[in-house]
Amino acid sequence: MAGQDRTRGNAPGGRERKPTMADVARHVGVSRALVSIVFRGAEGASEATRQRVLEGAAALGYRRDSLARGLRSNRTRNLGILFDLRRPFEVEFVEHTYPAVEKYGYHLLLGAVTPHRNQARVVEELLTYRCEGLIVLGPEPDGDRLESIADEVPLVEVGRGVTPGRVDVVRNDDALGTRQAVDHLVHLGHRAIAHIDGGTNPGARDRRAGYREAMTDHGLAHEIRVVAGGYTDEAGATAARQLLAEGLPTAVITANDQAVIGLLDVAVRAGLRIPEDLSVIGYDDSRFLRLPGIDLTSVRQDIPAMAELAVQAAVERIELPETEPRSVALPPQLVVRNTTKTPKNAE
Amino acid sequence: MAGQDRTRGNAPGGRERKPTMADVARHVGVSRALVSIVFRGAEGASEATRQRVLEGAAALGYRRDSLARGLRSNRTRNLGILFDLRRPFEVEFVEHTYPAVEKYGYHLLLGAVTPHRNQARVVEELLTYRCEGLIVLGPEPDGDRLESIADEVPLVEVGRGVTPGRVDVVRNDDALGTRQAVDHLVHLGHRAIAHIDGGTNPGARDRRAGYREAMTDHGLAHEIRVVAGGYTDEAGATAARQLLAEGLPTAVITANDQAVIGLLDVAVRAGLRIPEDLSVIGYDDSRFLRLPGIDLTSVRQDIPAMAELAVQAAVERIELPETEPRSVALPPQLVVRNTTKTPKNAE
DNA sequence: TCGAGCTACTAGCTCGATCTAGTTTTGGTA
DNA sequence: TACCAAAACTAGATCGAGCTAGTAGCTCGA
Repeated sequence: MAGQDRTRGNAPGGRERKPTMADVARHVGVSRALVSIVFRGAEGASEATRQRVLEGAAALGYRRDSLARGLRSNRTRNLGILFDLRRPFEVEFVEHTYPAVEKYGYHLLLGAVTPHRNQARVVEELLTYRCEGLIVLGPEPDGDRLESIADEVPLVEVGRGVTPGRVDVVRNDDALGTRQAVDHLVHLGHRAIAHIDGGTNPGARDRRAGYREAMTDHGLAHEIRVVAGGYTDEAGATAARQLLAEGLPTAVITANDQAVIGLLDVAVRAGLRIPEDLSVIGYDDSRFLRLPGIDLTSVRQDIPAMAELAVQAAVERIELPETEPRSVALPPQLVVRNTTKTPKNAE
Repeated sequence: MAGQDRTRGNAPGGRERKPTMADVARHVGVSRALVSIVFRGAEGASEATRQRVLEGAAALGYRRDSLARGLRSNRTRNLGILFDLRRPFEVEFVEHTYPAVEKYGYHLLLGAVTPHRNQARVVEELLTYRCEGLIVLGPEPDGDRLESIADEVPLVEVGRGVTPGRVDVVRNDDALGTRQAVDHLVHLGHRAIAHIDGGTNPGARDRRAGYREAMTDHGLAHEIRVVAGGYTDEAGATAARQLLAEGLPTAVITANDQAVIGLLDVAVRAGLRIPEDLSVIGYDDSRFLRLPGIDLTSVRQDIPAMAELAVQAAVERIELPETEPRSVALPPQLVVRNTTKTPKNAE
């Protein structure tokens, strides 16, 4: 028995060579093709053989090779998602993307944008893994041209649309969000309502516009006050310092929750009480963002619904390339907690 | 010229079939093998041809197929990392893992553990992508047996070692961390120092032990007070309520920063001032965790160094399977800010 | 007894890049 | 000019699973 020598290349790390379908087939006594049939769940195998194959595979510790599979079938069923690990909103979005992706029988590949890996770089990486579709959270408009990518693979932009053409866009109605915030504050009796904006961040332009329009509609055009901000606590802090220096409003709407941290940091150190001295409304209602002693009033985006829509759009575009891309904007909802209150000066 | 019909299978999503090395070779007028040589950076191609090939590839929009590559070479150079998207420490760790991984010429595949995807599931997924090594942040000890995985692929556990045998472990010296915290507080004059522990979370046992030992060494064995906690703000809040009900210490050391949020939440609502009424020390010094009006004293782990060591261990075990696994514990460092102060009752 | 119509199964080409074992070209030297 | 080694390049097998086209064996009806 000149033992069939299995001592092959055995690349680094290959402890014992992984078993293949051929190994399973030999072990069970059937053809390779049949093993393939069983693992694909295709028809053409009797129930008895199916069981024997599965048992044999389990005994050998066989695992289907996704590389070979993807190569031959020319499908990976991979969906890539680009996001920033530091943004609570995006992280929450990613978590809710998993169930949607599974529902359609795809796999989710995470592409993390970090200070050292920009969007273009991450896209390139995900395409190397042959993702069949990409979901981009908070796409960056300048420089990184996603247009050329959209030719290669279906693209879904979340938060805002930056790429003209064949791209799906899933976002929330940002203008409506800040409008709700203004409505609520005006209803409480506020007039001096400032907005710490989000600069060029995703959704920020519309949030700014919604604020402006709502103020105007309430006859408070002369009270409009937009302070340059951003989506970080530093930006919120800087804007807060500016407000303190130039004179406080009775209420502030920030462009996102993260900026609230900086705002509160400055406010607390300045001896202000929230909401007695200042009402505050954030945006995103981040679940992971807890502020000690404070329950933040914030505008909530329907993340699970958005995730589902984004995946659905990508899958649809993958499987029916001819259909037209859509753009949807879900209505957000103001969640009132206790950082908003009738202002002191109101009688 | 019966136009060579390129209208192949064109799976769903395949807009225009992706160009292959054969296409590039034909376009440039060389053999497939040579194109391969150029893209691998192997020697055996003249500088002139190398340029022509690269230009031709760029013109066609050619991208190397990682599936075919991995299949044939039996190497993917993928490293998988398991982590929890919600844990700031682990997220920060992941960010620092990228540069290390690149340095060794590998790719990082993120495996996110979420409430709906447990560790075992994520491991399975990463192995499907043929990761050659796995880095597990905060490995779960019970149930999910990683032992069997360690036979298939090199395993590095970060935070604590839970799997006996051929596994590398990279962690910080947790006992030393809480010891430093106790030392600092005792030095300030505290005696009634409580510890809100981390339950069964990674590192929590050693942090608890370090606290106990340090207290004993300072002759404060009778002051030892460990309250059941966890790594979440809820756990911190619950423990804080218990402390309030049973009588406050003058200082509290939590098992991680996240728990501090809950602790402060309860403390602030109870009208306590920090650090005047209560000194607080956290663990991890999370960069992304900012508390308004508060600069938290915390124990910092050297994340970049740990990430580098983890990757190095994985790569070493992949490329030199025979070397013995190691276990290292880096010294943490207490970062003193302003949540600690001499207690009021001290003269 | 034949063959039609099944089900259960198999042979062997294929996906795209890698890699071994060659072959041709080049350039330098006797 | 002849020769040789090195450099530049190529043919073709190969990785593991998927898939098409086909065969073997069975049942059933006429």
